Amino acid sequence: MTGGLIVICGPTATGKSAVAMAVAERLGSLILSADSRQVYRGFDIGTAKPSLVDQAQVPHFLIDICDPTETLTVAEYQQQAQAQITQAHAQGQIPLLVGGTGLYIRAIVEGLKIPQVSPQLELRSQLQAQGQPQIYQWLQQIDPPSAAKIHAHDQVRTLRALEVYYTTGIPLSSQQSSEPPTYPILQIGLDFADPQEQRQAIQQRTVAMIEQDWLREVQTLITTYGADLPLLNTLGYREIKAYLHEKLSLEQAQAQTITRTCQFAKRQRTWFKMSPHLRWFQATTSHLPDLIDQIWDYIQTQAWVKTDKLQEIITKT
RNA sequence: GCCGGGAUAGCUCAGUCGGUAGAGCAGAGGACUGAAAAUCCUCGUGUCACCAGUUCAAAUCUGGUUCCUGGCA
Repeated sequence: MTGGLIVICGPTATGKSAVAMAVAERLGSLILSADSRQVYRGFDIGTAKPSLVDQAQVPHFLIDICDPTETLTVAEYQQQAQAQITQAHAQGQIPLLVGGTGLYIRAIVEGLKIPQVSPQLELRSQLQAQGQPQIYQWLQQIDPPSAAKIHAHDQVRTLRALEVYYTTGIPLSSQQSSEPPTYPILQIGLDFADPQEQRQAIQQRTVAMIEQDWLREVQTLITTYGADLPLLNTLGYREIKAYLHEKLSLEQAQAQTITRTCQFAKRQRTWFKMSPHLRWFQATTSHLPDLIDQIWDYIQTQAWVKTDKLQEIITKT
């Protein structure tokens, strides 16, 4: 049996990374980050990027792979992740795909076939200048199925659908498909039972980030790339920036970050709830070793999770 | 103590000529195929501070009570 993939996903601050570290160590495997912000260099504290110590302990990939001035797209992420998975398989390993960016995980797990049209900023801004009502109307004429799926106010998706049509002459709706990988996939979701617990975890983590000199990290990003860097609209970074520019007090910035992170967690939950083959585990802040054991036991129920390395460990003990 | 301003949804506040109330934020739910920590959609009954009066009808007018707030002492 070759290959296989273990996915660990769920809302933010549920302990995905800690669980993944433990599982990867026991499996002698590696971690592929599925996080749309950890891919950027310099965005460390606010993205809860695995520490250098953690990265030395277990190999991590798809972290720090691009510059904050660039934009990594889902399709690019997908290509890189698939290449990493292939490579891991060649080495007889079962990689762990870990993160909270639902679309990235779906791109891998369902093998989304994303239309081969790269973003065209000039075209987008030209279209944008026409106004949303106008371009949505064009979409309705060109690609009714897409228009039916996309809300009239959703400019991001309207632009994309038009962009694909104008560059290929084929409607987006007839270019979207998926082809799931042939290797087995085990999907594990982590979530708190009680929303209050989730909130508390987010609160604690936000405070901890600020104690770890998050303000300085944001200041450095502003000095290096300028305050207009689009990525500085990222959750938390936007609020810290507002504080540094004296638009908010530190307490306000912190409170808003917590609120926005809770809102984000809800969106993540909504996304992952729709995943069909996902086995949920209850996140915990106090019984992490128990949780890891539980998950480990579950992983071992899968016949295909028998790497050479694991066999070695089993025979040794 | 005196003179103003205020008290309406968890919070900030609208409410025109009296006809029993509505926005933003928060909250809840949802969507999502090269921007996804982004983007977008749906969901609003609350002793209109309290008591009395005028009126067919009071959040709205009148008087009083309580509490907040600005100014002058």
